[in-house]
Amino acid sequence: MHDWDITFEQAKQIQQELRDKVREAPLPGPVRLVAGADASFSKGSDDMFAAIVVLDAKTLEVVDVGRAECRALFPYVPGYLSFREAPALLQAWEELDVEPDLLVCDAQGRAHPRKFGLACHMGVLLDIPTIGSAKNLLCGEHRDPAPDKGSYRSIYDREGEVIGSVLRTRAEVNPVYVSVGHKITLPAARRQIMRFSPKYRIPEPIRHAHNEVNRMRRAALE
DNA sequence: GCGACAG
DNA sequence: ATCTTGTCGC
Repeated sequence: MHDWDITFEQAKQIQQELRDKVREAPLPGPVRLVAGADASFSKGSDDMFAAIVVLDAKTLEVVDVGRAECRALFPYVPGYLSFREAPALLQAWEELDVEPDLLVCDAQGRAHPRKFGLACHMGVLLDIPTIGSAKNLLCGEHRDPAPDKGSYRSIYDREGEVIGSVLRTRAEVNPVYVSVGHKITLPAARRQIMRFSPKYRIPEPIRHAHNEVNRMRRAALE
């Protein structure tokens, strides 16, 4: 595990070194427990609230929650989100009593300038399957998917390589940007995201994690 | 130099 | 990401 109190240049080097460890391969086994990760901050503060919420993949009921609160050591800079949020997310992961089969991150995976978004970073460090499911695009180009639930289009980088999918998790609403984090294929990632988005645009694991971190932050205001 | 830019 | 009330619509 590398340090987190680093410089901008060191962060870039770490991404370039770890990117080759990312494995885009079939899931090692069935997903029975799926986790969602998210972090929250107050307006001008670096006090960070992070949580990992674990759901039963079949019933989508919460079975465990890992929490962490600490000070972000890195600023938010597009392309370097993991250096701001991963420390707290990893700490929250350590608080879990169960072992999730998959982790869905509210960020990019391979759909990143250096093919190493937060989802990849978490996957490689924890050595588990991860998926990046973001609400906005960081980089790449794509055509808009049909308005139907489940429709999708590929996201391409400058070289024409597919780096992710724009997926319509709900009809008539904005899509989400899905990409491989680690130890999963893009088609499987899309399938899992659809499976965990039965009603809302945002996948259940992330939705729960988002609600949790906001509860934590509001409670901390006392 | 200009525009883009996860959370 | 966060700041913020009501409001339009299924």
